[in-house]
Amino acid sequence: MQKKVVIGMSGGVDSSVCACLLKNQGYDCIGVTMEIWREKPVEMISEEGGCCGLSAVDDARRVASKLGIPYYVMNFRDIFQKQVVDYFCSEYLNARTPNPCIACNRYVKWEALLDKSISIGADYIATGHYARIEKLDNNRYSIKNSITAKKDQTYALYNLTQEQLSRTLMPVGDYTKDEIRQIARDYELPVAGKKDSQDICFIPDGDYGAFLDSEMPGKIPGQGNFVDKFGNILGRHKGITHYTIGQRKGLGIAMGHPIFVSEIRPETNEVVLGENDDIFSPVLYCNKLNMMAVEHFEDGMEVLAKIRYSHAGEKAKLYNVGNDLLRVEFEKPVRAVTPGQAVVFYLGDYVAGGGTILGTKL
RNA sequence: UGGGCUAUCGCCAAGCGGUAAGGCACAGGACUUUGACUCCUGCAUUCGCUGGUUCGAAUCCAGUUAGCCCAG
Repeated sequence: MQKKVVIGMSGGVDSSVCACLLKNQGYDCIGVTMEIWREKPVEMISEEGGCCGLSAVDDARRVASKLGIPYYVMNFRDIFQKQVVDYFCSEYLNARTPNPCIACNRYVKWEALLDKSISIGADYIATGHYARIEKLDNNRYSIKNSITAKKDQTYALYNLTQEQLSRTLMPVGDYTKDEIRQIARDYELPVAGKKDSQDICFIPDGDYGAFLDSEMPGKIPGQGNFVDKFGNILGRHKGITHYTIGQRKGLGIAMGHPIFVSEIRPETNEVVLGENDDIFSPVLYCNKLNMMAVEHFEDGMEVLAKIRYSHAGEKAKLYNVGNDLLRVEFEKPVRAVTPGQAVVFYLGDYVAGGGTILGTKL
């Protein structure tokens, strides 16, 4: 009996080749494009080893047709609104900086899509990520970056559950980008290399300040003071939702040398500015933990920790300081620990797990 | 009202007779599956104003305006 797999198709090269590979491997394939945003995109957005792609339905449909597999467009707008957009907005109101891609991956691309796929009889879902899922000796699933991938795509996937991983296929992770492109050409898939997707997919113009305002009219905190660490007033800010830890641009304050956001205080509506040296920390606390390669984080466990998607990572030790609460001690101080962002732990090539950053203090 | 000092890009600031440094801010671009960071490029035909001296002045002189300081 053929295993049935639902492929999340964005219309880009990677997910298209993903479908192609699985078809050739003998799976019973179904192509699905997830509609997540309320408006129809004006132009088709494709992916290059990237994320969403608002829909690009036409491209995906053509690929599915070419491959001769069934294709559906499914509506995930409600779950996306709740799990991604609403979360995104409320985090900003709490002076935190969310990572919507991580939430989208876990709750929309995986949880919702997997549920729906199982309900139509599928055994797996598949995506075009350049990453590999492996079952380890301890019977746990973990994920590691494709050796040849220039970019790390594992950071945004750290929050997937064991159940989700056990039912996910990422065939693209066994190839290089060039090989994937070649396969696309060999099979004459009607997708060409397009520009990478970027920015928050549901805020195409990148103006998230205006977006928050339109999502939550009247709820966005107004202007307040920029202060230094001694409390001296340095100027006025546009509202705390416009800032994040470590930010330099857009402050509009000329101190003669670069200054950065070092702290955001929602209770007093203040944004604290400081020197570059002020935003390094040797420690952070995180919660909402997700375990991947390991069942528990042992005290003193040594890992490589990434505190943002583009972070090279820093050696760190983990300590449990409460239920679902971890202290991460870095070998060298890290720059701009930002509440709301994810910290992801690596053991060798594998994702050990991760959590959501609370801050540098409890 | 006397005396002194200072006036150069949004902010700070070089310049001291030879044809406007630099930093910050800002704008645009690159990078980027989030926000940031980082990198690249751009940014005063003009030096408070008006005259004068000079081949030539932001730089010297005179007057004028504004701000600051000290006397009253």
